[in-house]
Amino acid sequence: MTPPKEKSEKGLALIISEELKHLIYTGALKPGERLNEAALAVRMGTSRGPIREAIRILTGLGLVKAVANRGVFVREISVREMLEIYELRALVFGFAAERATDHINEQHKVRFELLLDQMDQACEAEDGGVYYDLNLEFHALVLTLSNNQRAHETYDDYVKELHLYRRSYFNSPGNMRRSNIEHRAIYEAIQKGTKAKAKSAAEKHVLAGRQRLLSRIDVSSPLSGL
Amino acid sequence: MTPPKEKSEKGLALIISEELKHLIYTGALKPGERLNEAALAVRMGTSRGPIREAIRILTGLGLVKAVANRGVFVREISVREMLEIYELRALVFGFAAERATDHINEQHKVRFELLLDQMDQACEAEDGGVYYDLNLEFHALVLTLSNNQRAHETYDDYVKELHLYRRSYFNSPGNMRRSNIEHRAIYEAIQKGTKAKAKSAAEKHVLAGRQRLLSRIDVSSPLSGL
DNA sequence: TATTAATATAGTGTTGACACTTTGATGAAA
DNA sequence: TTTCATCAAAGTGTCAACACTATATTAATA
Repeated sequence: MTPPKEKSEKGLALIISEELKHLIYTGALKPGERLNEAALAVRMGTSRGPIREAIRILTGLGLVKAVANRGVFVREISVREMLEIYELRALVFGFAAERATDHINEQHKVRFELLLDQMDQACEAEDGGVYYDLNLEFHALVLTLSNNQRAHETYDDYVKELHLYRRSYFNSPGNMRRSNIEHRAIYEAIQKGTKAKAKSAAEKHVLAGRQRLLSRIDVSSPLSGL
Repeated sequence: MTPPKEKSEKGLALIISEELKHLIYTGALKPGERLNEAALAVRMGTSRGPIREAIRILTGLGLVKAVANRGVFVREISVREMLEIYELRALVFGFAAERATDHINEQHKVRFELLLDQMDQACEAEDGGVYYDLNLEFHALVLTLSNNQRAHETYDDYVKELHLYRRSYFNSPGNMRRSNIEHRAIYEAIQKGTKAKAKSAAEKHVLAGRQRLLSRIDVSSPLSGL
């Protein structure tokens, strides 16, 4: 009856919800698509009960929208929401970069410099996949150095949520180069301990990323949902 | 089969989850306490199925922590988490105050000034309950003027989450007065359009609130969970 | 008495059945 | 042909029964 001390075994619903998350983030379940309980049940090898519970977890996470008697649908993000989230993401990243100046050490600097060099190489090779992963690591390192775990989680949530916007992770070689120049500016500021510069460079980096995404939308899409 | 256009009826699980939220935020269910499915089922007049689903929603929201085969427990927040959330709350409030300078109009100014006067009166009357509500409205107005809906939601979530920390909403008359002086500084900056000042005043206000809470803890509690 | 094993109990986990709602298909009337 | 009612199909909503696990209680043993 007492609250649990340490261990926390995962229940079936939790496990299934992670599966579903994966299906959504990888695009196997697309925004707007309905989740069929019975179909998922046979796929996961259980009955509908645990499936429904897993889906409710996703509802709480905001990944999915439930409509009574009609089912649950993978969340669709409007342009407005996308823009709002980018603003908050910029805010948190700026916060993290500023705080990172207080916690960076020599070991971290080595790691940063290695990452930046590897990203340059990925630019040369025009390998968007590798760049994407290294980029994630770079950002994660900054967030870790913020020493605010919650900020880190929030940032990751924003990134994931933005994936719901469209299936468009394409990075042109030009964008990758521009992006990594910004990374270097952020790192230099953190490394030197110039807080204000670190903060503004980090904010600008995210906002520039937003702009790169927006420029691709303006010409193609009819601005759905704004 | 198509995604829903407009209306979105609430399912039973959703309704129950709101009930449970209320029970938690009002303290009827205290942090660390276990949620008994059967008991809740009779209380809500349904079977355990919907109750379990409602609880899963709370799991997704992070309000509750599930342990396999043992049950779910109302989340307990550590001092560290509390401090981290306060930092983010300060960040978002600063952001909102800065943005508010772009969207405030005469009507809003009237509303602000009325709120500030009413809070002064509540200070005089030493009425913490009234001050608490007015204070909420003041903050909500700033967040609305940020014109970033997501930021508003995030801020509200932070406030609710901090309620999970301890049952201690007590505001001494001195604290209330200090707090409202800060409110005036924030409003003046927003009204004048001095963005940097609005931002820093708003951040400081939240951080000062954190300090007021901390000073009450240091002397009494054994810093549990840090 | 202290310790450990056996057992009872209270609770969570899972399932299949059935009720209800929505939606799409079929067919009759204008 | 179009419109509207009727009906079938598919899917979600709810429930009660049963299986399983953890905890508390009791009994047995040293």
